[in-house]
Amino acid sequence: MTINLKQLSKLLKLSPTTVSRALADYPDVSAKTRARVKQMAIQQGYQPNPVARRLQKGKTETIGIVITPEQNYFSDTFFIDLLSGISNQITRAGYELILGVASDEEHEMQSMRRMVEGKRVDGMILTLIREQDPRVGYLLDRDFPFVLYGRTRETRPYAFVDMDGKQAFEKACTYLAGLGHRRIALLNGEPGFMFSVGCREGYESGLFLSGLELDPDLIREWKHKDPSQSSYRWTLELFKNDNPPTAILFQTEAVNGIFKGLDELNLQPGKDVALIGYDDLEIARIHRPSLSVLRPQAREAGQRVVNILMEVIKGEDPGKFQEIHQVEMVIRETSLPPS
Amino acid sequence: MTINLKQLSKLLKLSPTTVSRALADYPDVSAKTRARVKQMAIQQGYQPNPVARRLQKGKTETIGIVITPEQNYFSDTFFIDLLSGISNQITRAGYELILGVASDEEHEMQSMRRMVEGKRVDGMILTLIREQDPRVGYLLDRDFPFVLYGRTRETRPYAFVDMDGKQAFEKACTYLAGLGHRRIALLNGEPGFMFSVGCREGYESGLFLSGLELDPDLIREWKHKDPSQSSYRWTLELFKNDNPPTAILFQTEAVNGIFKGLDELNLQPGKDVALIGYDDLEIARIHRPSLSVLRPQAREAGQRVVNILMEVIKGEDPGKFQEIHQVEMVIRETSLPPS
DNA sequence: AACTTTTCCCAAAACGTTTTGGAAAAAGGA
DNA sequence: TCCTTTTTCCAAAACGTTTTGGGAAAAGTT
Repeated sequence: MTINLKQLSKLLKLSPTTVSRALADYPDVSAKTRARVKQMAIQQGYQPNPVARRLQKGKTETIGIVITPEQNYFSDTFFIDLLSGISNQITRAGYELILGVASDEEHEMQSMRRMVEGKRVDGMILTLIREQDPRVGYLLDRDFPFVLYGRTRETRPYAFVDMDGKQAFEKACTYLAGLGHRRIALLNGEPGFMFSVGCREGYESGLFLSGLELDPDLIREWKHKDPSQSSYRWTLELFKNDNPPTAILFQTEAVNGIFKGLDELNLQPGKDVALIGYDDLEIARIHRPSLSVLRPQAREAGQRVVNILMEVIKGEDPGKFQEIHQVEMVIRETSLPPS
Repeated sequence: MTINLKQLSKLLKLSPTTVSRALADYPDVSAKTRARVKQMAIQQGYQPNPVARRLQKGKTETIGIVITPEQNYFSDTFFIDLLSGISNQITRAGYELILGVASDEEHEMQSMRRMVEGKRVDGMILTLIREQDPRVGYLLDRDFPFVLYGRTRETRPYAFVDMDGKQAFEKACTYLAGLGHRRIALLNGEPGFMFSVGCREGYESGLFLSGLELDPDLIREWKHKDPSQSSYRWTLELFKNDNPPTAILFQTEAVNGIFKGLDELNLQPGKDVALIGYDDLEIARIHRPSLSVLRPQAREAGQRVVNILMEVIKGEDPGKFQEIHQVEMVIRETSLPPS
């Protein structure tokens, strides 16, 4: 069925060497035979056996990624968009993406070690980075190529692509303050994850720039998956306050709980309480009133991660590749001045 | 850093052949040297280069899967659970899982062809099967090993693992009828996907077994991603009916829209309208009132898919492997008799 | 014409395994 | 003791590429 190099070269009455070099556009094969070879290769549907080429090249042409169900990875389009950008760019480079699914932090490490120590990949992509992330130290220690989507606390240089969550929340916060809001609440993710840290920093900085006091009563942060927590309950709690918020910043995935809570309190989203979410999920557009959001460009980020990883694999200094992408603010119907 | 077979054999003063065979537990190497070899291998951290072994064995030891973002069916934990079962079982077999992310049906096929024709995988796993699914015919035509999670219209034998969606919906429907419900609605997915077809069949069969008439006014099916459709609107529509439903069957992902619709109509879920969803998503447990659901065992299904695929790759007849898994019904707070 | 350079091609080696087909050494049988 | 069988090991081939290191023929140069 599938033809290999030797058979193809026999068909062309050429050596395998010449055929290989013709297909790889080496200058030491004449234009005429190169054309002849290429035509025959197409006609015969020849594709070099990737396993053989990998052995010879000493590369796996493979990138690894490990995901965990911890975070509702597929619930929103964000992660799948990121993955889509990664996958497409990897394919374009002729590489493969191998996937590990780990049930917890320990298996996450185990899955990565299998890829790295088993010589199964040329590089790793890490997502959902924690403030203290043992994966980063592990890879740095053995000088193995990798790129983070996100950042971590680590003094040695490493490559990353990250969203400027801090700047985004700062922008959203000052925007709301500019509209006249004085009581702005934050419903944040788990502070162990770096993206939550950025959100919090941006929020605090936004308050400061707007001359507002930080009130701990207006902040809720997810703690080690305590199931009793929910954006719904947090919303109810916030408005038990003597001096309740007139605006809330949050991760868009929390939107349903917030809407439900507001509904129960007979508060109209957008009108009585301004809302801005982080991530432009489908629900944000569909909802009435539609949700104002901060919109990170996931696909583009995924593509950048791959391009950078290819450079690092080539031997470029990872420290050169540290990208922080701006996050767009999309004003829809839930970001009005206080009534 | 990493040692290879030749170096290891030199260390042991043995031939590479013997070392290789010792590690593979061939009987023609003495127990003593086998033990010596294994100990040294562990001490030196030797792991056979997977690329080299693949070339020699003529197998990629790799399984492919292609996912598409369009499917909101992949919401929440269900798909990640399936993928988790698949990934773990593949790892246990010493194989890799390579992932393609395609933006639409055409790229889905393209990504699969690259894997198959590029000799990049030994077998494919297909999910989200359509009623007419060109992928199945393609793979059957070239006799390439694959297993479906789901089923399709195809006369030739093929291997699959599927949930008995029909039986599940029949069970839910007769259960509701047994409680006294006479007007049971169905909010269904896109009928082009086989799982929706099963749900519909089960629904109709359940009505029939309970002696109830089928009323087309009580049925809504998603049509080619018309964005104006939503479970929220459908819910409002259903209750404009002169003779509105007292119970609704649906895919759990639609639950938010339904709750919102009911809320707007001042109907209490569970009390005024019974609800049973398909898939035990987190939201179903967390919600108050908690949602009664049909619970497919995604992880187990994923593991079976892989085990079967391994058999098919070995040359077993795919027709022998056709599994339909029962779906458990979990009664929570939203399946009371009509008031 | 004689030498040099350029063009075009190829044989052999290498990548790191596993498998094939013995062969030497040890053990068993008479 | 001599022959047969079993045990234990190994050299060489194979998997399908790409790269290395030429080498012969053609084209320039003087």
